[in-house]
Amino acid sequence: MDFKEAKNKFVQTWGALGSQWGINKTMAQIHALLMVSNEAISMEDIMEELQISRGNASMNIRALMEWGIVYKEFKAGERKEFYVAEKDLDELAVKIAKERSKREIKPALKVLKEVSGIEASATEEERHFVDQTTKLYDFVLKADNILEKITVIQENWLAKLITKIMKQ
Amino acid sequence: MDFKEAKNKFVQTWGALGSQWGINKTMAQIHALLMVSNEAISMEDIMEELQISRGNASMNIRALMEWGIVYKEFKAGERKEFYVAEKDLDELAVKIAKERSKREIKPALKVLKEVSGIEASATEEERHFVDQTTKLYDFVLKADNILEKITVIQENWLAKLITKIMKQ
DNA sequence: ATAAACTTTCATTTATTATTGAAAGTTCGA
DNA sequence: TCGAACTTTCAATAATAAATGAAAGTTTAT
Repeated sequence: MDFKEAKNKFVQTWGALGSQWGINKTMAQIHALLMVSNEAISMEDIMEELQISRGNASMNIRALMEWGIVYKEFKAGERKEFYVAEKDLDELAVKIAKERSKREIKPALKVLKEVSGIEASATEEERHFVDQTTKLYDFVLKADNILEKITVIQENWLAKLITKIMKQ
Repeated sequence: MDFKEAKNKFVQTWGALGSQWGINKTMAQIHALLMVSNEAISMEDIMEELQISRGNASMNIRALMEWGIVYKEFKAGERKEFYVAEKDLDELAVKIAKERSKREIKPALKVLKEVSGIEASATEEERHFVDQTTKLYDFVLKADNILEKITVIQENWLAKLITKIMKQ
């Protein structure tokens, strides 16, 4: 496998993985492309490399910037904009975790709090509902907290210690 | 909000959340329904409650069973099959984490290993590619290990200690 | 062995989501 | 302040994914 093949395989795989996780394919592919590029790339080049339209490129680059994992860059003497990806993987993980927490988990927690808080304990069925959604609320809250600390967990010395202990 | 409304809201929300995470809506809804039900439910009832077709119900229940988070149950004197969800949330998290690891992360790791292992260091571009995909491989591997231990992290005493320390 | 009760399959249809591309918008240099 | 160079928007279209439902398959009781 030569460089070109490898790069293409990586971009395709990252795109497929993205869709399985609810991120659109093109967005994941653009991100992949920028991740492995050693220099900023123009929209024109992204379109060319991924064979996508201008509109598609524009919208997905914007989405990546909203996630805070792709930045604009300007080159002296060039009018057009260039883009680079956040390359620090810890930083990337933090940003993705934060964004997903904000967009999906927080709203879900809100609903869980609402529905678990209803006044309903007449029947066994109702009691079970309240009990189970309450447990779910606690669980998701805990999971969300861990998500927020994901990088800390990965990086810090204490985590390494735990990993060691857990491997025993 | 009464019980019926609350239940409906929960099922809808869980379904929407599912699609954002790459799980089909109906599958997530069936799971939600079973999660908050205090007794096993027949396919007929699932179809009725969610207003879905027999085929849809059948396929999604099967998928949930393949994930190991829904089980068949038989009732004495009844011919039809009833279904219950895994209600222990820790167990649920472990099963989901394992399944996603197996289906998505492991294949991704395989590709990352492949593409980062190419013989390509002629140009700066190539060196950067190999470097970045190698880092990504290490990172995803670490994340996958953590995913495997997600419940341990949530439950055990050491994690509680860390949480405490990290909150400072 | 048969038929009723139930589940699964899968070709077709429907719904959802992503993509295109042309027009409108913006920015900047002369 | 014009127009070239570039980006964004969004209605229309295409691609993808999910749902339907009828027929085929399976199981069980008699």
